[in-house]
Amino acid sequence: MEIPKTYDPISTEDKWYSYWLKHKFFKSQPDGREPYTVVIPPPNVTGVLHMGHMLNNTIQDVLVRRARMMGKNACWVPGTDHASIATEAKVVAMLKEKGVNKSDLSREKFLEHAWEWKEKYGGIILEQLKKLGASCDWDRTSFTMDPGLSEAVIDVFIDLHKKGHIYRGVRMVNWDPKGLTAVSDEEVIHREVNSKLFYVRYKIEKGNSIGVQNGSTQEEWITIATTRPETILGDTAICVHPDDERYTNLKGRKVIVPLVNRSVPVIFDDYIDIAFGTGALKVTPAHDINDYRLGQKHNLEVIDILAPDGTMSEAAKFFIGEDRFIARKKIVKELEELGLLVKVEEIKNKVGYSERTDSVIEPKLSMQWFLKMEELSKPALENVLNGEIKLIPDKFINTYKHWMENVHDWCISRQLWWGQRIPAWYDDQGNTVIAKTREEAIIQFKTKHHHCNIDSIRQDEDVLDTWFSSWLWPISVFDGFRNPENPDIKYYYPTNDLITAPEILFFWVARMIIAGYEYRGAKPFSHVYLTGIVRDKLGRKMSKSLGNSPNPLDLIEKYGADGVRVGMLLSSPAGNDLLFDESLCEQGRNFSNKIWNAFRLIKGWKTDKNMPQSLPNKVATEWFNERFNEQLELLNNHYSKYRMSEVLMCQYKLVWDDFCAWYLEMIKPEFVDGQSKPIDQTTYDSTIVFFENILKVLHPFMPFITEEIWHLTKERKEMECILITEWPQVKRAHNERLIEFAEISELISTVRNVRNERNISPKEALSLTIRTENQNAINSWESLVKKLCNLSTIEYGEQKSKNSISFVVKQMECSIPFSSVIDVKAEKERLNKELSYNQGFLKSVQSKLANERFVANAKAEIIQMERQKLADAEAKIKALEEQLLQI
RNA sequence: GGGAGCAUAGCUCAGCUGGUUUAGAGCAUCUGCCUUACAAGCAGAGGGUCCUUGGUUCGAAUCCAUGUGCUCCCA
Repeated sequence: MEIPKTYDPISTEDKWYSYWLKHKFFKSQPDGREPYTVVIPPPNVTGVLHMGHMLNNTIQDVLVRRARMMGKNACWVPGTDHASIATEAKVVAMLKEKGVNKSDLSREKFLEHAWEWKEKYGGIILEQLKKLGASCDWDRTSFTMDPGLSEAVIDVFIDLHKKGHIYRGVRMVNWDPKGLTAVSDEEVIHREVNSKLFYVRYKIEKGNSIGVQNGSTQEEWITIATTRPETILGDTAICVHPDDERYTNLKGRKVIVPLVNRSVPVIFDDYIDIAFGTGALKVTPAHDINDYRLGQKHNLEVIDILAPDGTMSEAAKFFIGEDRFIARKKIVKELEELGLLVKVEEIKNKVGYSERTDSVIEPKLSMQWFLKMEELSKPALENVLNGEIKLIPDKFINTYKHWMENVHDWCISRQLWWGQRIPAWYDDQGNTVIAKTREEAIIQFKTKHHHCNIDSIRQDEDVLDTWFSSWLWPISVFDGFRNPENPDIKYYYPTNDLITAPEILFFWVARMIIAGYEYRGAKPFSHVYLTGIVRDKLGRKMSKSLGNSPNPLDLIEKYGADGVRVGMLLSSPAGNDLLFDESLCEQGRNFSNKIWNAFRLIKGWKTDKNMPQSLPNKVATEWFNERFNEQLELLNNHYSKYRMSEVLMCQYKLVWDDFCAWYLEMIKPEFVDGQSKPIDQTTYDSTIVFFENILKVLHPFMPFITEEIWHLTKERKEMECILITEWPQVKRAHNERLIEFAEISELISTVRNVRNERNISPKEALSLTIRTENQNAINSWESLVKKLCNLSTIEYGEQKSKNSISFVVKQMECSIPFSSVIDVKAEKERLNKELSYNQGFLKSVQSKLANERFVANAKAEIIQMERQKLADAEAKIKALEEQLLQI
């Protein structure tokens, strides 16, 4: 059988993924085993796979696959959320292309189109996850608007309302003029932008105060500064600081708002920052949260000059129907013409943008539904602080604490159709009831409000925030609301690990914890692993508009899913951003190829059952066995701390350096007369076991190639797949091989270096003389040293030839004789350099030991170690000096 | 404006309870090799003021303080 020289992922990946699916290996049902549960952070149903998903889902798959191999009943629940704003925007755009306006459609008709769209395009992302190798239980795929999950949302709303946590009221909300809906505080992204600060003067009304100064003929003005001059049309006061001496004469005075010529009062409040602008603030209670508070405090009129779509409303009186940014330009021009524009400054300020539509958010007063957070969030805070739920890395605890302690009420209504419709019902008398169905609402109206007119009953037009679905996810995917005692929820909840991005710590994670304690009395998960943000190598966040994000599917095609998975995790410490570079995937692909070639080598060997195992092969297998177990222990430990890149790096070095570069080279049969000699059966069998163990350990990171090779090494039964094999047990033999190897490998490297520095061909055999007091330790490795350094002989004792290169490795004084004349001067230089390094080192140790306070205070084993260092250094110096004399 | 975090090799990062030789890894770089598994490879090498300045300590990359520079979160 001819095995290709390079590994070809394309031909294996689809094959194995469908094989796994066919045999239902990802499927999970409650049973007697310990569960290991992960719910996917549901991607947006309109979304396509991006690099953030790749990182996030690779980590999930690694954890899930390992748990499965550890004998746990692993269940990874996939799904999507309905993303009301994004999806509705997509559907509206699609309809527009067909020449249909949303406003021309009934709610029912629109939803029909939306569902149709969802069935057709929604969930592409889940198909893409399969390419990555995600081992989700696809039979459990959920969608936040599935009937069961939707019912849970409505029930929760009704329940929270009943408990008094939900209220309706007019508040200043974040209005998205493009999405035509309110959004929550968390959906507003504040960005620093270059803005203009306009200084505008308002005329002060004459003579309505006792303290009029400067006579009555002179005009008086007050100058304010604003970044949003169009809101001048909604001004209902000017506010200054009571201590500001510039304005004390304005007590009781009124000013004229430009253009609209409205007379408004000057109010005094210490909220004002005297140093900012002119120290005088125009107050627009309808369009700024702080102005709104001032308005309430000082009883100001509220004039809403903006229509929902961000154009100027009737109330503005000017520029009606024009977009707010056009209106801004026009009003500036007009103010300038009227001589009211004093100056314009360039400034940087923060502007809020909509998370979903990227339009500039307008603070706007409107009637919305809110969830009170203060009471509900208490257990959620407590159980993160006391470690019941662990955040990884734990630096996020601070951020979490800060948010939870300053939590605002959550605006949960959205002025959209795509989502769960709020179960609130109104009659024409202004009465409200909360009910699941119209029938129930009618009953409630009849009992509570006898006089109501049943025909007038209308359901609230708005839907609930998508996060009001997602926060129930770990419970609702197991139907834990409608059937709180069902076997699934009892078995899988609380889930184990949640892997997500820090950006949604508040949006989602905190709220899931809240819901978990409110509805199950228990945490939704034990660990929250927060990934970093994937950036390009210049540190810029990957985004569509920058075009700096590679297409994950192209990467998979180019480097294989395994290669990309390795690339993603090579440098990805929890919570730290990942500077992604395609070369990481290349490294991943090269790693696949390395494994592949190790397989090719082993596969090509012929065994001889009658051949006894040689000593070097015995030593090599003993060493590698010990090495593997040492590293297995180490990487298990990394796993327990969720140090994914360290797990990977540990495996990478285990395979590449220990297994391929050292072990296989040690046992590789000689090649004579165009063919390889056979290998003894014992060594071969051990090697297969080692290789299988390596494949197992690699499987969570590289599921495809490991499955492929697993089936090529041996004839396997149909269900005998690597993904359900047992994770190797640590079995340390506690022999001396690792310690011996540390010395031997250094010896080998040094000999190779001697060869390399002098340009001696690897084909030319050398001989080596070693003087050591511990010859026994080397004895068993002797043949291996000869093999790996290409030595003809190793002799013990004094060096015989003057014409030789000398060096010291640990306690071994070595020399290699040469037939040609060596460069004495260069050799002396080299030895002197090493000598002076060791002398310097010796000095530092000596001064430490000479320090009485060190000897008095340091722990015994530390002092012992220093003494050892001293002895080692002294011996080495002595040997080097002798060698120098001999040259 | 309030809060948090980070700073170690050219790059990305380890360095956990202060002591494991005068600091490690991977990548990149350099040198020599197409050596019958792998050039997507092999062998080897070079590369550091552990951000600054103080302090604690017998001993500091590690603990504390100050400054500087970046990043993030909240308003």
